[in-house]
Amino acid sequence: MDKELSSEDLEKLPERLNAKKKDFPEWMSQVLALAKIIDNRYAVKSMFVWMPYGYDMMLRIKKFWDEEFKKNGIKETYFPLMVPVEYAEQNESWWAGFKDEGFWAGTKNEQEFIIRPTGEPAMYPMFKLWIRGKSDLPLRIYETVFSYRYETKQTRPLIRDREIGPWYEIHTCHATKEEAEKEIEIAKQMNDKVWDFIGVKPLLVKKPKWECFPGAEGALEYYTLMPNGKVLENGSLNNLGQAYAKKFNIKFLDSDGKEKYVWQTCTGNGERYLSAVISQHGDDFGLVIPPNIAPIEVVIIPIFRGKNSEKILEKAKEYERRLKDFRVEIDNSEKSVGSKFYENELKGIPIRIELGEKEIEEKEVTIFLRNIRKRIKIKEKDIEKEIKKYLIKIQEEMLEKSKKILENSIREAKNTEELRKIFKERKIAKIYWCEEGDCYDKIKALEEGMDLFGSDIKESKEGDCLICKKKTKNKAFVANSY
RNA sequence: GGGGUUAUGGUCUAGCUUGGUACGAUUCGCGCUUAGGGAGCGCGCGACCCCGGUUCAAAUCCGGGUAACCCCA
Repeated sequence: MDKELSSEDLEKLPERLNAKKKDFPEWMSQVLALAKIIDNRYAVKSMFVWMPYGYDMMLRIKKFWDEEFKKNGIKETYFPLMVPVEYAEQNESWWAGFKDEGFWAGTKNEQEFIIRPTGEPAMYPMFKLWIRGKSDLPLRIYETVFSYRYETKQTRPLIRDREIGPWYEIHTCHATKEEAEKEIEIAKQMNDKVWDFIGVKPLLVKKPKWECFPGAEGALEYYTLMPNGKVLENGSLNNLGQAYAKKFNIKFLDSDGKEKYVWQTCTGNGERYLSAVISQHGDDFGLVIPPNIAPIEVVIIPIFRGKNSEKILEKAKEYERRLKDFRVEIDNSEKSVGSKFYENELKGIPIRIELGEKEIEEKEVTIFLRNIRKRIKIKEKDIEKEIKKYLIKIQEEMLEKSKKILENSIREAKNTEELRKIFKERKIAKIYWCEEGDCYDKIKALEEGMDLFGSDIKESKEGDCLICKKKTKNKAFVANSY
């Protein structure tokens, strides 16, 4: 993490990054530092500095979800960072889980607030004030914030942090259960769009009941596959039912004259989107950034020779003007050409234009496509059209690649032997599971680290539970999880 | 929760056994030369985690602290 680009690093870079499959945490740590996504040297454990290059990508993802939520009528808000203990205590099971994992704040002599570990205890007491009658519903808002948890497990940048974010939380309140269910469907559609936008295909599963908030109706959770075969929770869609409404006393007067508790949903995700992009698409040469979120889509490298530098630089500027619809940068620094090549590959810039004497003479443009690491030549006169075409193509190819990664990772297991084998191959096993806790525990006990992390959201043909042989239409996914 | 390892310029390191203020590389800055896959030379900036002890003298030995990393539950 705390390394900069030295020549020794450069020599070993392909080797180090080659560790992507062998030692994914090390690869991730190297690439985050070398490509200047974050700087982890900040002296508070598991809190780091977002560097401009990394934060730019993160904000492009945020901008996309902002627009998506706005289109769907969900309004952006902001709630305070400090949460009074009296708010937090209103939901005792939530409080039991978070009071030890909270950071506390207050005056020098007295700690009186908890720093937001999640949004609920800040938001829901206000919901109680805002909601009186049916006309106040539905309430549909979100905030994009950082949250704070004193994680005791091993922390990893962008995967498990003590300062978590930026992430959004959408919280909604509805008059009926059906409306809340529809809201989950909307949330799912919005999330799927974000995933497409960033070029990653996640796996959406239904969580076992006992892993949802106590009293909730249910939860869906996205998971993404990491190169070491572990799955990472990556965005949850919680149908809270009336569980929280009862704790926070959020009621409305219905048209039948009766007071009723509201039906709530909450969904959220954030920086883990970026960790999925980086880990799935990166390779031995560094990052591969999908054009949609790339801070620079096209880099132009002028290759000078002798006295012709002015002519070439002028041509580079001409290309920059012609490509003004894209995020273009000329790298005119005094580094050697090869060094620039390696650097912009490390940074994952989707397209590089190599511009030298040859290209000018031949009226051709040499472009290098980062995702497949191939050079091709295009006609200079078609440069705008061609660059646009290839950026779209790269974006599509990356999503396609991610879909294949997921497809190739899921294997059916009919018995515990097959399940063990798939687990050891670091793939995701798909099994019949009766949805009972006993069988769940037995499956998790089969191998160290084995986790049944959720069920297929679609029903399957009837089959036998892997453990108890009871008939079921439910299929579950099993893998090592973060 | 239990155990282990480490702490030296921005980064990576040598020195510690045997006490004498720190080797080297790289980054960064300046200059010149270079330029189609990690360029070269010269000059320059820059460090012993913190507190205490032993000693004429501590990066080095001793005690305590702090932090990070790794392994196991």
